[in-house]
Amino acid sequence: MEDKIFKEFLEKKGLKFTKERAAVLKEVFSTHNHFDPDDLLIKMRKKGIRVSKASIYRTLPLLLECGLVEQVEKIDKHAHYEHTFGHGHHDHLICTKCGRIISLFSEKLERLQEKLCKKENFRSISHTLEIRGYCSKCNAKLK
Amino acid sequence: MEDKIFKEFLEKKGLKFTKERAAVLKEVFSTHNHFDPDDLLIKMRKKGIRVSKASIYRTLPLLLECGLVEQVEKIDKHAHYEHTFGHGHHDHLICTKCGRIISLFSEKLERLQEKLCKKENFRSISHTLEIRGYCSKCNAKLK
DNA sequence: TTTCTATTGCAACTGATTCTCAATTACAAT
DNA sequence: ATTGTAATTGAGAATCAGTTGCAATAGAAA
Ligand SMILES: [Mn+2]
Ligand SMILES: [Mn+2]
Ligand SMILES: [Zn+2]
Ligand SMILES: [Zn+2]
Repeated sequence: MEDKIFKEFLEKKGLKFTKERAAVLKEVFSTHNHFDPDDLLIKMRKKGIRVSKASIYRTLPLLLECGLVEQVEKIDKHAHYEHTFGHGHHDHLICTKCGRIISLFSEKLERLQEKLCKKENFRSISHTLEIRGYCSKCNAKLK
Repeated sequence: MEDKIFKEFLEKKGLKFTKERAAVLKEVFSTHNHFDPDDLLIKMRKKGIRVSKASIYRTLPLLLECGLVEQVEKIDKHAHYEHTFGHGHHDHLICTKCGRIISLFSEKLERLQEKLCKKENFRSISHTLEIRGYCSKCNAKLK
């Protein structure tokens, strides 16, 4: 469970599993969609959960660090995230027309990337692949 | 020549090839390294070229639009660019230790990505692949 | 020349993120 | 239960990249 993972991560760093951090975590895992810090704040406020903007901005890097959350879509001017626990790594197809985001995972692609890194003596830790273009619906409309 | 490309692009849009735009273009093509808008400004100031921050920020999107420049390294909080004319498309290996950036191009990788898009009925226009990790030198030091 | 539109620099502005700081809390040790 | 210590919090100020409004300027076309 993500609570346990986060809790243990915090303990290991001498940090506390406070109710604010718990609340942010819960909210982050309440949807499978991508989100940004402001989304989070607004949704929490709506639910009557009292948490400050600062706490959200302070909690997200912790969630990143312990691997429960990843940063995605560096297209916009602000950061977007998605929780990753319970999902494997995946890449994204981003429709620049309607904003739809399609997840993509290919073992073959991952292996090929790894092979190319080896050739350069590069030890890869993580990667981001974002393919921009038109989704099937938008593409159909354009014709 | 990039001047010609930019000039024709501007004309087509009813815009002018002013000396400021020409100066930004020249500076962008004066190095093969990645840069950010502030780099550009500082370098131009040093050379005594008078141009405003606003003009740089106004010119870069035009260079993007006509394909002479691409945005890279979506890691940092501010945008980074590289000129692409005279180079083909390529991806990046980024050493998170020393900051070294290694260009990578693989026909096979590109084809595979394309194939995966087809499977989703996605018409890809562009993509960014950034692999983060340790370069050979930094990796050696870690042992 | 007159008119028109695009362009410029500057400074003010914006919006996202980070920081500062005083007040609060958790919790381990008395 | 009380205290000491360090972590945490919210509020707002500060920062920083990027954008915008505007008055002055420059050119091209008429
Ligand atoms: Mn991948
Ligand atoms: Mn995703
Ligand atoms: Zn679409
Ligand atoms: Zn390195």
